[in-house]
Amino acid sequence: MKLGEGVEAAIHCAATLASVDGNSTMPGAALAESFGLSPSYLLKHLNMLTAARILESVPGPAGGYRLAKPAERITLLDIVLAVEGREPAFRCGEIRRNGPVKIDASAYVKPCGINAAMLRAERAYRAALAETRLSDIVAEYAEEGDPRSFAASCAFVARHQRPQKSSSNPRNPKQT
Amino acid sequence: MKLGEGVEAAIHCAATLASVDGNSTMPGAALAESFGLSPSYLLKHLNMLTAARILESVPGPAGGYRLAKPAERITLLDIVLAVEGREPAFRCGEIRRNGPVKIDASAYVKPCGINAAMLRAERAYRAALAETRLSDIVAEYAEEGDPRSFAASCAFVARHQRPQKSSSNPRNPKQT
DNA sequence: CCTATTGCGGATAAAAACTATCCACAATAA
DNA sequence: TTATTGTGGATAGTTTTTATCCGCAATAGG
Repeated sequence: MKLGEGVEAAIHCAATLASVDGNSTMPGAALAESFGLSPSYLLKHLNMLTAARILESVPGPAGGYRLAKPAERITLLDIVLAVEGREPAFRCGEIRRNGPVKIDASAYVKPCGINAAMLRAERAYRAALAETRLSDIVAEYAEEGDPRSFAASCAFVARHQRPQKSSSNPRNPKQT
Repeated sequence: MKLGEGVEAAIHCAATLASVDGNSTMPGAALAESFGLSPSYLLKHLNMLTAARILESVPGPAGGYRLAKPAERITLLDIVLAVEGREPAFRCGEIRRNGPVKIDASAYVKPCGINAAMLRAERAYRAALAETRLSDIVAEYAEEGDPRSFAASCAFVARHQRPQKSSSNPRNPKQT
C-alpha cells in the first residue's frame, strides 16, 4: 500500500494557495520552485485538483492557480481522492470463485466478507482524512510552525502571487 | 493508493488454513488451485506470512502450511502488514525543505503537520484492520456465506489437508 | 495586432513496482 | 532412494509511476 508522491505535493501546494490574497493566482512554476519539484510533472497533479474543482486555473500571463473554494471546505480526503483516484485501495478480485470446483454464480451474490472488512477499514481511513481541513493545516502551520519557515513561505507567496482583474467566482471580492 | 493482489490471496489462504484440522498442513499448490492463482507467485506471499510468524511451513512430502497461532490471534492488519510491508502509505519527502530559500535545519525539528495528519488517518485504517480477526472472517463465512460454496471449501480442505506426525507448536495436540 | 506567459492535453520515455516463472537446494515421508 | 514440498535467488514480462517535451488555446500588456 503506497500513496504516490503527488499527494504530498498536492497538499503542500493547496496549503500554499490557501494563503494567497483574494482572487490572486500563483503560477504552477512558482509552486514547483517552492518545493523543489519538477514543474512539468507537478502540473499534472494540479490539473487533477482543477478537474476536481479544488483549484481554479487562469490561463495567460498573470495567470496561475488559486483555490476554488474556501480552505475550510477543502479536506485532505478531497485532495487525496482527486490525485489518487476514487477507487478503494483493496480491489476484490473475487478469487473465491476461481477454485477448481465451479459453483453457480448465485452462491456469490453476497459480497465477500474479506472485501467487506477491507472496505470498512478504508472507510475509517477516509473518514479520518475528511476530518482534517486545509484550513486546519494552514492554521497549525501558522501557529505552531517555525517562525522562520513560516515567514519564508509568506514572503514567497507575496512575491509570486498575481492579482486578477476579475473573477467568475471571487472568494474575497474586494480588498485594499 | 493501491494494495497488491497478494493481500487478497493471503487473507483467503489464511482463512482456508484456519479450517484445517489440528496441526495438519495444506500444500501451497493446493491453496493456489483453490483460488485459481499462480502457484509459484503465491508461494512468495505465503513466504511473507511465514516470515511474519503468521503461518508455519513444513517441508517434505505431506508438508505444507498451517497457521502458526490460533485464528483468534491473527488480525487482518497482521496479514496486510506482512504482505505489504510495515511502512506507512504516506511517506513524507520533506519537500517543505526543498524551496529555493534555504533555512537552517533547526526550523524543521517539528514534524510536518501534513505528515502528521496523513499518519493519523493511517492509524485509523490500521486500527480498523486490527479489529477484524481471522476467526471473524471464518465465522462470518460459515454462518452467513452460501452453503454451497462453504461446503465446497470444506470438502476441498478435507481433501488436501495432511496430518503431521508431530509438531513443535501443536495447536491441537491430539484428535481422533 | 503582436508577443510573451501561462495552463492543457497528448505523446513519449525512463524508472520503479508488481506479477510471474524457473531452477537449484534442503528437508523429509514413504 | 525417490518423490514431494518449501526456500531463495535469478530472471523476465507487465503495469504503474514519474518525468519530459511539444503544440495548442487563452490572455494580459504593449
